[in-house]
Parts: sequence; structure tokens; C-alpha cells
Amino acid sequence: MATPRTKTPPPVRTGLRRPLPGPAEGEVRLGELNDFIGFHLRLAQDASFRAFARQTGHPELKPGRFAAMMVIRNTPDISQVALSRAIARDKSSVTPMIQELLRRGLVTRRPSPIDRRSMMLRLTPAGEALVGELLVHARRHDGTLDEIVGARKAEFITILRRLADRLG
Amino acid sequence: MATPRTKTPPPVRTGLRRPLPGPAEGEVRLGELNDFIGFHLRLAQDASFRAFARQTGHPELKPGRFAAMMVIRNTPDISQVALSRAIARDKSSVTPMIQELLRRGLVTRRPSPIDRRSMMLRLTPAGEALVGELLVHARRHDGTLDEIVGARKAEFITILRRLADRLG
DNA sequence: TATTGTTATACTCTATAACTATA
DNA sequence: TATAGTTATAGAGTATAACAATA
Repeated sequence: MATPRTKTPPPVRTGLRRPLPGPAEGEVRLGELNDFIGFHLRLAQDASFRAFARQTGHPELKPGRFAAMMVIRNTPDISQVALSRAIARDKSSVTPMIQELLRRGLVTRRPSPIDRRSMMLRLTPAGEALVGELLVHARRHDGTLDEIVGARKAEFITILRRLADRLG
Repeated sequence: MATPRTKTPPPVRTGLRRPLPGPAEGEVRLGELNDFIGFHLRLAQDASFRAFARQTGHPELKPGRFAAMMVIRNTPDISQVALSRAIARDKSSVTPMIQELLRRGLVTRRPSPIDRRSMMLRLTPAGEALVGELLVHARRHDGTLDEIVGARKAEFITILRRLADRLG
């Protein structure tokens, strides 16, 4: 307080968050939290997200973008609203996302000839290339998850899907 | 553009996000995304989070706060760093969270007699009361999740825990 | 009337880096 | 040297509401 603080330079944002240590053994007691599915869902999703961001060499492209590009790739000429439903986000959240992908030359937008309100999205060749590259990392990442999940992968995914479906 | 837009009033933030519709059947093709654990983890976590926020009558208290309060309740005199590890967040993320809980009279902070750098956190009676109340909703929420998950709940949680542990 | 997409607006969460005080 | 906690700073993610164009 007595000494004037030197001006803080803007922190460098790496976008690559380092892994955070989990709770140290015996350090804390979670109590009933231990029985809550929601709590563990959050921790697992968070860890998975971080691990993916770390492993892919593209810290600027987050899993959310990757998922959107995958959907566009698998459903060419999809509209923004349909995309927003597929990734469970509001359409107003999709707009800036698509704008970024457009700016980076990864997707194209063409007006639909059928419905002049809506736009048809497609990946550009650059977009296809990037998705292909990210897919390598995504597969490796999911391979890691597979090992952790074990033999019951299909059942595990079924349950996750059921959760997402029924809670919507 | 031609017509000047009337001044937009600041949007009302409810904090209670409405449920978003999932992908409509047959509308999109997710392709390989369907096999990725990470993708379904995200959708399930997101849906669970929203459902919890909707059901509890306290839109101002998010699951993150609830988890933190539970940890403090179960581990009285825990330090902020230990808490940050328990909830897998950086200590700098804990500071504003604790400040909010302090301001609202839900926790107390006392300097540790052993280590004068660290603070001991506890719930106030008001904090205990709030946690107790939220716990009712959390239990109901998790009961819903239980039904969806089915008989294999224990195994399901074990897998989630393993994911969080090994990906850290 | 309803829907697609955009814009204005703004909140929440979270992190990094530097800093102070202790250890 | 290392750790506990704070602060300055800032980016990512996402939402609500109103709007224009179209259905």
C-alpha cells in the first residue's frame, strides 16, 4: 500500500489452461457432494475440456468451434438455427461464432433458395482441412477417454445422451 | 439501417436460463461426433446445470457456489487454496467468490493461528440455513438424474470420477 | 403470427501475472 | 525460495430482448 505498485502489463492469455490439481487426498471432505451426479459431471466435463484444449495444437479453436464445424461438415447447408439446436446454444450465440469462422475462411454462407430468411452453411476446403486435422487430436483425446471409461463405453454414452435429452 | 433504431433498453438478466431444445430428430447428422465421449459429456453437463438452476428457487446462487459452500460445510476451517483444489479452480477464482459469500453474510473468514498467510473459512448460521435449503433442491435434482441414470449409478459416478482424476 | 438471423447489451466464469505477507 | 491470498486485467462463452426480413 505504501509503495506505489508498478503498472501491471496486460496478462498474456494463452488460451491453453494448464491442468489444475484435483482435491488432494484426505485434505477435504466432500460429504454428500460425493453422491451427486451433477457434481462429478461438472468435474469430468471440465477435465475433459482442458485435456482436449491442451492436446490439440490449436489453442485458438475451442471444442465448441470444433463441434460446430463437425455438425456443418456432416450436415451441409444446415441453417444457423438448426446448428444452434444441435449444439444446444441460442441462435444469438451462433451468430458471432459463424462470423469468426467466416472471417477465418473456414465456412461459407449462402442464402437458401427455399427460405430466404435462412442461410446455408458449408465448410470451405480450408475448413475441411482444419476439421480433418483437429479430428486427429479429437480421436486421440477420445481414445484416452475410452481407456478411462473402459469396456462400457456404449452404455456410458447412452446414459449421457439420455441425461441431455430428458433434462432439456 | 435506413431507419434509426430506437434505443435498446438493457436486457433483463434473469439468471434462470430456459431449457434449450436439443437437436431435432433427423434434422442434423452428427457423424463421428456421436461417438465422442467429450461431446456428450458437455451436453449432459450443460443440461444438468440448467435443470438445477431452473429448479432451485435461487437463481442468484449457481451450482459453483453451492459446491463451494458444501465443501466449506463439510470441511470447516478449510483454506481458500484447499477449497480451490477441491472445486478444481484457480485460487484467484476463489477470491471473488468468497468475497461475495462474505458480503452476503454466508461465510466467515478468520486468520489461521498456525499459518498467518491463510484464512479459515466457515459457514455462518445463515450460510448453513441456505445450504440446507439448497440441499433439498439438489437432492431432488439428483434424484431426477438418478432416475435417468438407472441402476448403474455407482458405476457411472466411478467413471466420472476416474475421468476427472486421470485427466488432471 | 411465427421464424431466421442480427444487433445491442451485459453478465458469469475463469484465468494469468504480479504483488504482499508470510513461511 | 515457496506458498496463501489479492488485485488488475481481460477473454471466452453465452444469454435476453428487440428488430428487420421473410414465411
